[in-house]
Amino acid sequence: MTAPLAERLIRKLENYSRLSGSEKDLLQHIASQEVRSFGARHDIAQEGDQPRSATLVLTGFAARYKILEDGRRQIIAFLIPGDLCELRISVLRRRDHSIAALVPTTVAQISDENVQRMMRHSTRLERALTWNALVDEAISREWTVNLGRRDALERLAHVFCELHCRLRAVGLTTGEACEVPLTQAELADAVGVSDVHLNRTLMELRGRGLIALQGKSLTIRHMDGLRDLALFNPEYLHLGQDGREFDAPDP
Amino acid sequence: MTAPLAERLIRKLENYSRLSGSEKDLLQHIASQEVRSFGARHDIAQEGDQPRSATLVLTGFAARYKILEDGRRQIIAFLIPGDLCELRISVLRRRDHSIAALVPTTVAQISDENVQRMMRHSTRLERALTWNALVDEAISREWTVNLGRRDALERLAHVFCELHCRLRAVGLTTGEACEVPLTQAELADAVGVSDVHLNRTLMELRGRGLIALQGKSLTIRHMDGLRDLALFNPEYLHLGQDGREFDAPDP
DNA sequence: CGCCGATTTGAGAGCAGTCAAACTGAGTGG
DNA sequence: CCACTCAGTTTGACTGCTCTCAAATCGGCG
Repeated sequence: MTAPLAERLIRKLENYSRLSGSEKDLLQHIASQEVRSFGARHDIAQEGDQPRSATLVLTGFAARYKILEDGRRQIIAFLIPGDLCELRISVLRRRDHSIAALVPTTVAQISDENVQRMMRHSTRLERALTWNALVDEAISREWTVNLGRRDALERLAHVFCELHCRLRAVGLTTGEACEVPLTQAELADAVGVSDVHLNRTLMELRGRGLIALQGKSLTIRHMDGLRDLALFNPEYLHLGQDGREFDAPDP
Repeated sequence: MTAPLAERLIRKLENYSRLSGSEKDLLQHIASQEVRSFGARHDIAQEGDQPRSATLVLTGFAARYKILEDGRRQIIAFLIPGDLCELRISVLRRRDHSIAALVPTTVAQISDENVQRMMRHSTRLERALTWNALVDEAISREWTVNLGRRDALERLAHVFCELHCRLRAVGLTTGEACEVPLTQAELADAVGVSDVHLNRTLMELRGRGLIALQGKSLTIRHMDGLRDLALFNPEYLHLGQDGREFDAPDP
Protein backbone atom coordinates (compact mmCIF):
# COMPACT_ATOMS: atom_id res chain seq x y z
CA MET A 1 0.00 0.00 0.00
CA THR A 2 1.38 3.38 -0.96
CA ALA A 3 1.56 6.05 1.71
CA PRO A 4 -1.24 8.62 1.42
CA LEU A 5 0.99 11.09 -0.34
CA ALA A 6 -1.85 12.71 -2.20
CA GLU A 7 -3.94 13.18 0.93
CA ARG A 8 -3.68 16.98 0.90
CA LEU A 9 -4.47 17.20 -2.78
CA ILE A 10 -7.50 14.98 -2.40
CA ARG A 11 -8.79 17.05 0.52
CA LYS A 12 -8.32 20.17 -1.54
CA LEU A 13 -10.06 18.83 -4.63
CA GLU A 14 -12.96 17.68 -2.51
CA ASN A 15 -13.62 21.33 -1.76
CA TYR A 16 -14.84 21.29 -5.35
CA SER A 17 -16.56 17.91 -5.62
CA ARG A 18 -16.36 14.57 -3.88
CA LEU A 19 -14.15 12.09 -5.68
CA SER A 20 -14.68 8.42 -6.28
CA GLY A 21 -12.44 5.67 -4.96
CA SER A 22 -10.81 5.08 -8.31
CA GLU A 23 -10.10 8.76 -8.75
CA LYS A 24 -8.41 8.91 -5.36
CA ASP A 25 -6.48 5.75 -6.10
CA LEU A 26 -5.19 7.21 -9.32
CA LEU A 27 -4.04 10.38 -7.57
CA GLN A 28 -2.32 8.36 -4.86
CA HIS A 29 -0.62 6.23 -7.44
CA ILE A 30 0.62 9.12 -9.54
CA ALA A 31 1.77 11.08 -6.49
CA SER A 32 4.06 8.24 -5.53
CA GLN A 33 5.85 7.84 -8.85
CA GLU A 34 8.63 10.43 -8.65
CA VAL A 35 9.00 11.89 -5.20
CA ARG A 36 11.84 14.30 -4.57
CA SER A 37 13.02 16.10 -1.45
CA PHE A 38 14.54 19.57 -1.20
CA GLY A 39 16.29 21.22 1.70
CA ALA A 40 15.30 24.60 3.05
CA ARG A 41 16.26 27.45 0.73
CA HIS A 42 16.99 25.14 -2.16
CA ASP A 43 15.43 25.73 -5.54
CA ILE A 44 12.92 23.19 -6.75
CA ALA A 45 12.98 24.78 -10.21
CA GLN A 46 14.93 27.67 -11.64
CA GLU A 47 14.18 30.44 -14.08
CA GLY A 48 15.67 29.53 -17.43
CA ASP A 49 15.37 25.80 -16.91
CA GLN A 50 13.64 23.73 -19.50
CA PRO A 51 10.33 22.77 -17.90
CA ARG A 52 9.72 19.08 -17.46
CA SER A 53 6.67 18.13 -15.57
CA ALA A 54 3.90 19.14 -13.24
CA THR A 55 4.64 19.53 -9.55
CA LEU A 56 2.60 18.44 -6.56
CA VAL A 57 3.68 19.64 -3.13
CA LEU A 58 3.43 16.80 -0.66
CA THR A 59 4.93 18.26 2.52
CA GLY A 60 6.70 21.46 3.48
CA PHE A 61 6.32 24.98 2.21
CA ALA A 62 7.58 26.54 -1.01
CA ALA A 63 7.42 29.82 -2.89
CA ARG A 64 7.26 30.89 -6.49
CA TYR A 65 9.48 33.94 -6.97
CA LYS A 66 11.28 36.19 -9.39
CA ILE A 67 14.44 38.19 -8.87
CA LEU A 68 15.16 41.45 -10.66
CA GLU A 69 18.58 42.12 -12.14
CA ASP A 70 19.54 44.25 -9.17
CA GLY A 71 18.61 41.58 -6.66
CA ARG A 72 15.18 42.67 -5.52
CA ARG A 73 13.07 39.58 -4.97
CA GLN A 74 9.32 39.22 -5.12
CA ILE A 75 7.50 36.14 -3.96
CA ILE A 76 4.60 35.53 -6.32
CA ALA A 77 2.85 32.70 -4.55
CA PHE A 78 3.17 30.36 -1.63
CA LEU A 79 2.91 26.66 -2.36
CA ILE A 80 1.55 24.49 0.41
CA PRO A 81 0.90 20.75 0.65
CA GLY A 82 -1.77 19.76 -1.83
CA ASP A 83 -0.80 22.42 -4.36
CA LEU A 84 -0.60 20.94 -7.84
CA CYS A 85 0.72 23.32 -10.44
CA GLU A 86 2.20 23.73 -13.87
CA LEU A 87 0.20 20.94 -15.42
CA ARG A 88 0.99 22.13 -18.94
CA ILE A 89 4.22 23.99 -18.51
CA SER A 90 6.12 21.69 -20.86
CA VAL A 91 4.64 23.65 -23.76
CA LEU A 92 7.12 26.40 -22.89
CA ARG A 93 10.79 26.27 -23.71
CA ARG A 94 12.12 28.07 -20.65
CA ARG A 95 10.79 28.76 -17.18
CA ASP A 96 10.17 32.43 -16.49
CA HIS A 97 10.40 32.18 -12.72
CA SER A 98 11.78 29.98 -9.96
CA ILE A 99 10.37 27.91 -7.14
CA ALA A 100 12.17 27.51 -3.85
CA ALA A 101 11.59 25.28 -0.87
CA LEU A 102 11.34 27.53 2.19
CA VAL A 103 11.62 24.61 4.59
CA PRO A 104 12.45 20.97 3.87
CA THR A 105 9.89 20.05 1.25
CA THR A 106 8.89 16.97 -0.70
CA VAL A 107 7.21 17.15 -4.06
CA ALA A 108 5.93 14.64 -6.56
CA GLN A 109 6.94 15.32 -10.13
CA ILE A 110 4.28 14.28 -12.56
CA SER A 111 5.07 13.46 -16.15
CA ASP A 112 3.02 14.72 -19.07
CA GLU A 113 1.72 11.22 -19.61
CA ASN A 114 0.46 11.03 -16.06
CA VAL A 115 -1.10 14.48 -16.35
CA GLN A 116 -2.96 13.18 -19.38
CA ARG A 117 -3.97 10.10 -17.49
CA MET A 118 -5.47 12.20 -14.71
CA MET A 119 -7.26 14.50 -17.11
CA ARG A 120 -8.75 11.63 -19.05
CA HIS A 121 -9.65 9.37 -16.17
CA SER A 122 -13.04 10.95 -15.64
CA THR A 123 -14.88 14.14 -16.38
CA ARG A 124 -15.21 14.83 -12.69
CA LEU A 125 -11.49 14.57 -12.06
CA GLU A 126 -10.75 16.70 -15.08
CA ARG A 127 -13.13 19.35 -13.80
CA ALA A 128 -11.66 19.21 -10.32
CA LEU A 129 -8.13 19.65 -11.66
CA THR A 130 -9.29 22.49 -13.88
CA TRP A 131 -10.93 24.11 -10.86
CA ASN A 132 -7.65 23.73 -9.00
CA ALA A 133 -5.78 25.55 -11.77
CA LEU A 134 -8.38 28.32 -11.97
CA VAL A 135 -8.16 28.91 -8.24
CA ASP A 136 -4.39 29.31 -8.50
CA GLU A 137 -4.93 31.96 -11.15
CA ALA A 138 -7.48 33.70 -8.97
CA ILE A 139 -4.99 33.74 -6.10
CA SER A 140 -2.44 35.32 -8.41
CA ARG A 141 -4.92 38.04 -9.32
CA GLU A 142 -5.72 38.69 -5.69
CA TRP A 143 -2.01 39.13 -4.97
CA THR A 144 -1.87 41.74 -7.69
CA VAL A 145 -4.70 43.60 -6.01
CA ASN A 146 -3.05 43.14 -2.66
CA LEU A 147 0.21 44.69 -3.76
CA GLY A 148 -1.40 47.41 -5.82
CA ARG A 149 -4.15 48.71 -3.59
CA ARG A 150 -3.60 47.74 0.02
CA ASP A 151 -1.15 49.32 2.44
CA ALA A 152 1.40 47.26 4.33
CA LEU A 153 -0.82 46.45 7.30
CA GLU A 154 -3.73 45.38 5.12
CA ARG A 155 -1.45 43.37 2.86
CA LEU A 156 0.05 41.38 5.68
CA ALA A 157 -3.35 40.77 7.22
CA HIS A 158 -4.58 39.58 3.85
CA VAL A 159 -1.73 37.13 3.41
CA PHE A 160 -2.47 35.64 6.84
CA CYS A 161 -6.17 35.33 6.03
CA GLU A 162 -5.40 33.62 2.75
CA LEU A 163 -2.88 31.22 4.22
CA HIS A 164 -5.23 30.22 6.99
CA CYS A 165 -8.05 29.55 4.54
CA ARG A 166 -5.86 27.56 2.21
CA LEU A 167 -4.28 25.55 4.98
CA ARG A 168 -7.71 24.80 6.39
CA ALA A 169 -8.84 23.57 2.98
CA VAL A 170 -6.16 20.89 3.09
CA GLY A 171 -6.61 20.01 6.74
CA LEU A 172 -3.55 21.77 8.12
CA THR A 173 -5.16 24.05 10.68
CA THR A 174 -6.05 23.51 14.30
CA GLY A 175 -8.88 25.86 15.02
CA GLU A 176 -7.53 29.34 14.45
CA ALA A 177 -3.92 28.17 14.48
CA CYS A 178 -1.63 26.91 11.75
CA GLU A 179 2.03 26.48 11.01
CA VAL A 180 3.53 29.22 8.84
CA PRO A 181 7.25 28.49 8.66
CA LEU A 182 8.30 31.78 7.08
CA THR A 183 10.97 34.22 8.11
CA GLN A 184 10.08 37.89 8.26
CA ALA A 185 12.31 38.49 5.26
CA GLU A 186 10.27 35.98 3.27
CA LEU A 187 7.02 37.55 4.34
CA ALA A 188 8.45 40.91 3.35
CA ASP A 189 9.24 39.62 -0.13
CA ALA A 190 5.70 38.34 -0.45
CA VAL A 191 4.08 41.51 0.80
CA GLY A 192 6.34 43.84 -1.16
CA VAL A 193 7.84 45.81 1.72
CA SER A 194 11.26 46.00 3.33
CA ASP A 195 12.08 43.54 6.07
CA VAL A 196 12.35 46.31 8.63
CA HIS A 197 8.92 47.62 7.76
CA LEU A 198 7.50 44.13 7.75
CA ASN A 199 8.66 43.71 11.33
CA ARG A 200 6.94 46.93 12.38
CA THR A 201 3.78 45.90 10.58
CA LEU A 202 3.81 42.53 12.29
CA MET A 203 4.21 44.21 15.65
CA GLU A 204 1.22 46.38 14.86
CA LEU A 205 -0.96 43.34 14.06
CA ARG A 206 0.17 41.81 17.35
CA GLY A 207 -0.40 45.04 19.22
CA ARG A 208 -3.95 45.20 17.95
CA GLY A 209 -4.56 41.71 19.27
CA LEU A 210 -5.36 40.32 15.82
CA ILE A 211 -2.71 37.63 15.58
CA ALA A 212 -0.04 35.82 17.52
CA LEU A 213 3.04 34.58 15.71
CA GLN A 214 5.47 32.77 17.96
CA GLY A 215 8.13 30.77 16.26
CA LYS A 216 6.40 29.35 13.23
CA SER A 217 3.00 29.01 14.78
CA LEU A 218 0.41 31.52 13.64
CA THR A 219 -2.76 31.98 15.65
CA ILE A 220 -5.47 34.28 14.48
CA ARG A 221 -6.80 35.82 17.65
CA HIS A 222 -9.59 37.84 16.15
CA MET A 223 -10.62 36.57 12.74
CA ASP A 224 -13.35 39.10 12.07
CA GLY A 225 -11.08 41.98 12.92
CA LEU A 226 -8.31 40.63 10.73
CA ARG A 227 -10.66 40.11 7.79
CA ASP A 228 -12.16 43.56 8.13
CA LEU A 229 -8.73 45.12 8.27
CA ALA A 230 -7.53 43.14 5.25
CA LEU A 231 -10.72 43.70 3.27
CA PHE A 232 -10.52 39.94 2.84
CA ASN A 233 -13.24 38.35 0.75
CA PRO A 234 -12.64 34.60 0.42
CA GLU A 235 -14.83 34.26 -2.66
CA TYR A 236 -11.77 34.20 -4.90
CA LEU A 237 -10.68 30.91 -3.34
CA HIS A 238 -13.83 29.26 -4.70
CA LEU A 239 -14.07 26.91 -1.74
CA GLY A 240 -17.87 26.77 -1.90
CA GLN A 241 -18.21 23.35 -3.54
CA ASP A 242 -18.67 24.85 -6.98
CA GLY A 243 -18.75 21.37 -8.47
CA ARG A 244 -21.06 19.75 -5.95
CA GLU A 245 -23.46 18.69 -8.67
CA PHE A 246 -20.75 16.35 -9.93
CA ASP A 247 -20.09 14.73 -6.56
CA ALA A 248 -19.23 11.07 -6.72
CA PRO A 249 -22.07 8.94 -5.35
CA ASP A 250 -21.65 7.54 -1.87
CA PRO A 251 -19.68 4.31 -2.03
CA MET B 1 -16.44 34.97 -46.57
CA THR B 2 -16.29 35.96 -42.93
CA ALA B 3 -14.37 39.08 -41.99
CA PRO B 4 -10.91 38.31 -40.60
CA LEU B 5 -12.09 38.72 -37.04
CA ALA B 6 -9.52 36.34 -35.65
CA GLU B 7 -6.61 38.05 -37.42
CA ARG B 8 -5.01 39.35 -34.22
CA LEU B 9 -5.39 36.03 -32.45
CA ILE B 10 -3.84 34.19 -35.37
CA ARG B 11 -0.90 36.59 -35.49
CA LYS B 12 -0.41 36.12 -31.80
CA LEU B 13 -0.55 32.34 -31.90
CA GLU B 14 1.93 32.32 -34.76
CA ASN B 15 4.45 33.75 -32.33
CA TYR B 16 4.35 30.22 -30.97
CA SER B 17 4.07 28.12 -34.12
CA ARG B 18 2.82 28.59 -37.65
CA LEU B 19 -0.73 27.39 -38.12
CA SER B 20 -2.24 25.48 -41.00
CA GLY B 21 -5.01 26.78 -43.23
CA SER B 22 -7.64 24.63 -41.60
CA GLU B 23 -6.60 25.77 -38.16
CA LYS B 24 -6.90 29.40 -39.16
CA ASP B 25 -10.24 28.74 -40.82
CA LEU B 26 -11.58 27.18 -37.67
CA LEU B 27 -10.46 30.15 -35.57
CA GLN B 28 -12.02 32.57 -38.03
CA HIS B 29 -15.23 30.62 -38.00
CA ILE B 30 -15.48 30.41 -34.24
CA ALA B 31 -14.57 34.06 -33.79
CA SER B 32 -17.54 35.06 -35.91
CA GLN B 33 -20.20 33.10 -34.08
CA GLU B 34 -21.19 35.39 -31.22
CA VAL B 35 -19.75 38.85 -31.59
CA ARG B 36 -20.74 41.50 -29.07
CA SER B 37 -19.90 45.18 -28.79
CA PHE B 38 -19.42 47.19 -25.63
CA GLY B 39 -19.19 50.94 -25.17
CA ALA B 40 -16.34 52.63 -23.36
CA ARG B 41 -16.46 52.06 -19.60
CA HIS B 42 -19.06 49.35 -19.85
CA ASP B 43 -18.51 46.02 -18.18
CA ILE B 44 -18.01 43.02 -20.41
CA ALA B 45 -18.35 40.72 -17.41
CA GLN B 46 -18.98 41.40 -13.75
CA GLU B 47 -17.77 39.92 -10.52
CA GLY B 48 -20.45 37.62 -9.14
CA ASP B 49 -21.83 36.70 -12.57
CA GLN B 50 -22.16 33.10 -13.51
CA PRO B 51 -19.42 32.52 -16.06
CA ARG B 52 -20.57 31.44 -19.48
CA SER B 53 -17.95 31.21 -22.11
CA ALA B 54 -14.49 32.10 -23.24
CA THR B 55 -13.80 35.60 -24.52
CA LEU B 56 -11.74 36.72 -27.48
CA VAL B 57 -11.03 40.42 -27.85
CA LEU B 58 -11.43 41.43 -31.48
CA THR B 59 -11.01 45.22 -31.39
CA GLY B 60 -10.66 47.86 -28.72
CA PHE B 61 -9.03 47.73 -25.32
CA ALA B 62 -10.29 46.19 -22.09
CA ALA B 63 -9.15 45.60 -18.53
CA ARG B 64 -9.58 42.93 -15.93
CA TYR B 65 -10.09 44.56 -12.53
CA LYS B 66 -11.22 44.16 -8.96
CA ILE B 67 -12.71 46.73 -6.64
CA LEU B 68 -12.28 46.62 -2.87
CA GLU B 69 -15.20 47.27 -0.56
CA ASP B 70 -14.09 50.83 0.00
CA GLY B 71 -13.86 51.62 -3.69
CA ARG B 72 -10.17 51.23 -4.38
CA ARG B 73 -9.73 49.70 -7.82
CA GLN B 74 -6.87 47.65 -9.16
CA ILE B 75 -6.49 46.76 -12.80
CA ILE B 76 -5.10 43.24 -13.00
CA ALA B 77 -4.49 42.95 -16.73
CA PHE B 78 -4.99 44.78 -19.98
CA LEU B 79 -6.79 42.89 -22.71
CA ILE B 80 -5.89 43.82 -26.26
CA PRO B 81 -7.06 42.52 -29.63
CA GLY B 82 -6.09 38.88 -30.03
CA ASP B 83 -6.37 38.13 -26.33
CA LEU B 84 -8.28 34.91 -25.76
CA CYS B 85 -9.00 34.18 -22.14
CA GLU B 86 -11.06 32.22 -19.69
CA LEU B 87 -11.22 29.10 -21.80
CA ARG B 88 -12.35 26.97 -18.88
CA ILE B 89 -13.98 29.45 -16.58
CA SER B 90 -17.37 27.73 -16.76
CA VAL B 91 -16.06 25.26 -14.20
CA LEU B 92 -16.54 28.02 -11.62
CA ARG B 93 -19.87 29.08 -10.22
CA ARG B 94 -19.19 32.79 -9.84
CA ARG B 95 -16.72 35.21 -11.38
CA ASP B 96 -14.24 36.62 -8.89
CA HIS B 97 -13.42 39.76 -10.88
CA SER B 98 -14.79 41.98 -13.61
CA ILE B 99 -13.77 42.95 -17.11
CA ALA B 100 -14.46 46.39 -18.53
CA ALA B 101 -14.16 47.84 -22.00
CA LEU B 102 -11.95 50.93 -21.72
CA VAL B 103 -12.86 52.12 -25.21
CA PRO B 104 -15.51 50.79 -27.58
CA THR B 105 -14.63 47.12 -27.82
CA THR B 106 -15.86 44.08 -29.68
CA VAL B 107 -15.41 40.57 -28.38
CA ALA B 108 -16.31 37.12 -29.59
CA GLN B 109 -17.88 34.90 -26.99
CA ILE B 110 -16.92 31.30 -27.44
CA SER B 111 -19.05 28.49 -26.11
CA ASP B 112 -17.63 25.52 -24.26
CA GLU B 113 -18.40 23.34 -27.26
CA ASN B 114 -16.39 25.58 -29.53
CA VAL B 115 -13.54 25.68 -27.04
CA GLN B 116 -13.55 21.89 -27.17
CA ARG B 117 -13.63 21.98 -30.95
CA MET B 118 -10.54 24.19 -31.03
CA MET B 119 -8.68 22.11 -28.49
CA ARG B 120 -9.44 18.89 -30.34
CA HIS B 121 -8.90 20.09 -33.87
CA SER B 122 -5.18 19.41 -33.84
CA THR B 123 -2.36 18.92 -31.42
CA ARG B 124 -0.65 22.00 -32.77
CA LEU B 125 -3.65 24.24 -32.17
CA GLU B 126 -4.15 22.77 -28.74
CA ARG B 127 -0.52 23.51 -27.91
CA ALA B 128 -0.75 27.04 -29.27
CA LEU B 129 -3.85 27.76 -27.21
CA THR B 130 -2.19 26.28 -24.16
CA TRP B 131 0.86 28.48 -24.79
CA ASN B 132 -1.47 31.46 -25.02
CA ALA B 133 -2.98 30.66 -21.63
CA LEU B 134 0.43 30.12 -20.05
CA VAL B 135 1.65 33.47 -21.31
CA ASP B 136 -1.34 35.19 -19.72
CA GLU B 137 -0.42 33.59 -16.43
CA ALA B 138 3.18 34.69 -16.84
CA ILE B 139 2.00 38.25 -17.44
CA SER B 140 -0.05 38.09 -14.27
CA ARG B 141 3.03 37.00 -12.34
CA GLU B 142 5.09 39.78 -13.82
CA TRP B 143 2.48 42.30 -12.71
CA THR B 144 2.79 40.95 -9.20
CA VAL B 145 6.52 41.56 -9.34
CA ASN B 146 5.94 44.96 -10.88
CA LEU B 147 3.67 46.10 -8.07
CA GLY B 148 5.68 44.50 -5.33
CA ARG B 149 9.24 45.41 -6.18
CA ARG B 150 9.41 48.34 -8.57
CA ASP B 151 8.87 51.99 -7.74
CA ALA B 152 6.34 54.12 -9.58
CA LEU B 153 8.67 55.22 -12.36
CA GLU B 154 9.90 51.70 -13.03
CA ARG B 155 6.40 50.31 -12.89
CA LEU B 156 5.04 52.71 -15.46
CA ALA B 157 8.02 52.15 -17.73
CA HIS B 158 7.45 48.42 -17.43
CA VAL B 159 3.79 48.67 -18.36
CA PHE B 160 4.72 50.63 -21.49
CA CYS B 161 7.38 48.11 -22.45
CA GLU B 162 4.94 45.26 -22.02
CA LEU B 163 2.16 46.92 -23.95
CA HIS B 164 4.45 47.75 -26.83
CA CYS B 165 5.71 44.18 -27.02
CA ARG B 166 2.24 42.69 -26.84
CA LEU B 167 0.80 45.09 -29.39
CA ARG B 168 3.69 44.34 -31.71
CA ALA B 169 3.03 40.63 -31.39
CA VAL B 170 -0.45 41.16 -32.85
CA GLY B 171 0.60 43.66 -35.47
CA LEU B 172 -0.67 46.81 -33.81
CA THR B 173 2.52 48.85 -33.67
CA THR B 174 4.09 51.23 -36.16
CA GLY B 175 7.77 51.16 -35.40
CA GLU B 176 8.14 52.44 -31.87
CA ALA B 177 4.62 53.84 -31.80
CA CYS B 178 1.30 52.33 -30.81
CA GLU B 179 -2.15 53.36 -29.68
CA VAL B 180 -2.71 53.14 -25.94
CA PRO B 181 -6.18 54.56 -25.34
CA LEU B 182 -5.95 54.81 -21.56
CA THR B 183 -6.66 57.70 -19.26
CA GLN B 184 -4.13 58.54 -16.61
CA ALA B 185 -6.59 57.35 -13.98
CA GLU B 186 -6.70 53.95 -15.66
CA LEU B 187 -2.94 53.77 -15.88
CA ALA B 188 -2.81 54.71 -12.20
CA ASP B 189 -5.13 51.83 -11.32
CA ALA B 190 -2.91 49.46 -13.27
CA VAL B 191 0.33 50.70 -11.75
CA GLY B 192 -1.01 50.92 -8.21
CA VAL B 193 -0.45 54.62 -7.56
CA SER B 194 -2.69 57.64 -7.19
CA ASP B 195 -3.72 59.49 -10.32
CA VAL B 196 -1.83 62.58 -9.22
CA HIS B 197 1.35 60.64 -8.75
CA LEU B 198 0.84 58.85 -12.02
CA ASN B 199 0.78 62.19 -13.76
CA ARG B 200 4.04 63.24 -12.15
CA THR B 201 5.60 59.92 -13.05
CA LEU B 202 4.49 60.28 -16.64
CA MET B 203 5.99 63.76 -16.81
CA GLU B 204 9.24 62.33 -15.53
CA LEU B 205 9.33 59.69 -18.27
CA ARG B 206 8.67 62.42 -20.80
CA GLY B 207 11.22 64.71 -19.25
CA ARG B 208 13.85 62.02 -19.54
CA GLY B 209 13.07 61.70 -23.24
CA LEU B 210 12.04 58.08 -22.91
CA ILE B 211 8.49 58.29 -24.21
CA ALA B 212 6.01 60.61 -25.86
CA LEU B 213 2.34 60.21 -25.07
CA GLN B 214 0.13 62.63 -26.91
CA GLY B 215 -3.53 61.90 -26.90
CA LYS B 216 -3.70 58.15 -27.13
CA SER B 217 -0.58 57.67 -29.19
CA LEU B 218 2.40 56.29 -27.33
CA THR B 219 5.84 56.55 -28.89
CA ILE B 220 8.83 55.01 -27.24
CA ARG B 221 11.62 57.46 -27.92
CA HIS B 222 14.44 55.52 -26.36
CA MET B 223 13.65 51.84 -26.05
CA ASP B 224 16.91 50.78 -24.46
CA GLY B 225 16.67 53.48 -21.85
CA LEU B 226 13.09 52.59 -21.05
CA ARG B 227 13.90 48.90 -20.74
CA ASP B 228 16.89 49.55 -18.52
CA LEU B 229 14.85 51.80 -16.30
CA ALA B 230 12.01 49.27 -16.07
CA LEU B 231 14.33 46.29 -15.61
CA PHE B 232 12.24 44.86 -18.41
CA ASN B 233 13.08 41.35 -19.52
CA PRO B 234 10.68 40.18 -22.24
CA GLU B 235 11.39 36.50 -21.65
CA TYR B 236 8.18 36.12 -19.70
CA LEU B 237 6.15 36.89 -22.83
CA HIS B 238 7.56 33.74 -24.45
CA LEU B 239 7.51 35.30 -27.91
CA GLY B 240 10.53 33.30 -29.07
CA GLN B 241 8.69 30.72 -31.19
CA ASP B 242 8.75 28.17 -28.40
CA GLY B 243 6.70 25.82 -30.55
CA ARG B 244 8.57 26.24 -33.81
CA GLU B 245 9.21 22.52 -34.04
CA PHE B 246 5.48 22.07 -34.52
CA ASP B 247 5.17 24.63 -37.32
CA ALA B 248 2.64 23.77 -39.99
CA PRO B 249 4.34 22.83 -43.24
CA ASP B 250 4.37 25.44 -45.98
CA PRO B 251 1.13 25.25 -47.92
C1' DC C 1 -18.74 80.43 -25.65
C1' DG C 2 -19.30 77.46 -21.85
C1' DC C 3 -19.17 72.89 -19.93
C1' DC C 4 -16.93 68.89 -18.28
C1' DG C 5 -13.76 65.36 -18.05
C1' DA C 6 -8.93 64.92 -18.08
C1' DT C 7 -4.47 66.69 -17.10
C1' DT C 8 -1.23 69.46 -14.59
C1' DT C 9 0.78 71.87 -10.66
C1' DG C 10 1.41 73.12 -5.60
C1' DA C 11 1.88 72.24 -0.75
C1' DG C 12 1.87 69.61 3.32
C1' DA C 13 1.33 65.12 5.67
C1' DG C 14 2.34 60.36 6.26
C1' DC C 15 3.73 55.81 5.02
C1' DA C 16 7.62 53.11 3.94
C1' DG C 17 12.71 52.81 2.81
C1' DT C 18 17.59 52.86 4.33
C1' DC C 19 21.31 52.62 7.46
C1' DA C 20 22.76 51.23 11.86
C1' DA C 21 22.84 49.03 16.08
C1' DA C 22 21.04 46.18 19.77
C1' DC C 23 18.88 42.08 21.07
C1' DT C 24 17.37 37.12 21.00
C1' DG C 25 17.81 32.20 20.72
C1' DA C 26 19.55 28.03 18.92
C1' DG C 27 23.52 25.60 17.84
C1' DT C 28 28.86 24.93 18.22
C1' DG C 29 33.20 24.24 20.10
C1' DG C 30 36.47 24.88 23.77
C1' DC D 1 29.17 24.89 31.32
C1' DC D 2 30.15 28.93 29.05
C1' DA D 3 31.86 31.84 25.33
C1' DC D 4 30.98 32.43 20.67
C1' DT D 5 28.63 32.60 16.28
C1' DC D 6 25.10 33.46 13.23
C1' DA D 7 20.65 34.01 11.49
C1' DG D 8 16.67 36.23 12.61
C1' DT D 9 14.18 39.83 15.06
C1' DT D 10 13.58 44.33 17.10
C1' DT D 11 14.27 49.28 17.72
C1' DG D 12 15.86 54.11 16.52
C1' DA D 13 16.73 57.99 13.54
C1' DC D 14 16.42 60.06 9.39
C1' DT D 15 15.28 60.34 4.48
C1' DG D 16 12.29 60.23 0.70
C1' DC D 17 8.62 58.46 -2.13
C1' DT D 18 3.79 58.68 -2.56
C1' DC D 19 -0.72 60.31 -0.88
C1' DT D 20 -4.31 63.70 -0.13
C1' DC D 21 -6.52 67.96 -0.71
C1' DA D 22 -6.92 71.86 -3.64
C1' DA D 23 -6.79 74.65 -7.38
C1' DA D 24 -5.47 75.86 -12.04
C1' DT D 25 -5.17 74.63 -16.86
C1' DC D 26 -6.24 72.18 -21.04
C1' DG D 27 -9.07 70.30 -24.80
C1' DG D 28 -12.95 68.46 -27.12
C1' DC D 29 -17.72 69.15 -27.98
C1' DG D 30 -22.60 70.87 -27.98
